[in-house]
Amino acid sequence: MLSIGQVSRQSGLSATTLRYYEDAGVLPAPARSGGQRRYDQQVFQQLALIKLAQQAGFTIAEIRTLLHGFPAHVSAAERWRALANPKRAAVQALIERVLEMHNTLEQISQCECKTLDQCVS
Amino acid sequence: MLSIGQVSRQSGLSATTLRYYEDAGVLPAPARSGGQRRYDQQVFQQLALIKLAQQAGFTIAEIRTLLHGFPAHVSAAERWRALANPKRAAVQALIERVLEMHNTLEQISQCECKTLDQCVS
DNA sequence: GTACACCTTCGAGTACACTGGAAGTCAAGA
DNA sequence: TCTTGACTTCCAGTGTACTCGAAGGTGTAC
Repeated sequence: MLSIGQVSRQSGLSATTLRYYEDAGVLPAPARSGGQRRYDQQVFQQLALIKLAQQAGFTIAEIRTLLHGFPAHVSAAERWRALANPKRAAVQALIERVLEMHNTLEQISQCECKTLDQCVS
Repeated sequence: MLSIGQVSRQSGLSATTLRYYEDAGVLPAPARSGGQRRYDQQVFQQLALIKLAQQAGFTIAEIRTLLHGFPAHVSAAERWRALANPKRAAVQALIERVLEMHNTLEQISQCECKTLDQCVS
């Protein structure tokens, strides 16, 4: 059984973050010994799942839905797809937004104006 | 001379936002008549500049620097480039991050796992 | 027994760009 | 005179994922 400090060192996440995940309902509350948290090895799998979902752009609230927002019989595959479909559109919009930033930035870098007012007129 | 409400309607920005821009130092404080703001047509140019900079990914604080953070003799072109160069790296990182989201999302959508634990092991 | 590392909870703070509400001012029209 | 609408300032709140500090409890080695 691991203390929060040991999990923190092995996972690279701060102890505060682990407590936050628990509060936020994305990391199950572990056993306690004398008031202190005791984790088993499974915690690393749970953290890996959180990380994967975050990499895909899901918020903590969405990860909570993924874990607890479906009837028990719904499979992981179905859960993922239910959340991934709307998220795909959001990410697509984000991609366009970021590419626009990139283009605007290039355009701006080629500015030869003396004063800022001239740039927009 | 235009009231804040008129500028709001013509620009599509809320009056609150215009006051916020003024507080934040990116929109010059206009003349006053009986305590109320009176803008001239130039305000639309100034707002267009703010919008352009925001499109490029600059924060309000960076726009303030763009406007007031350089000695007066520094040209617009030099100002843009001074800010654009570091921002380009940030936007590049953002692009990579968003593309990673896209890829992870695709990967996740093809998951066939029954339980979430299986997805990461 | 005492020193020390490690743990606990709770509440507040961070960055960002607004947004909303309360309470008051002001001028024009019925 | 009264109402209406637009304006003013100031302060607090929004969402997101943490992060920090204070004050106190726990556990083990010496």
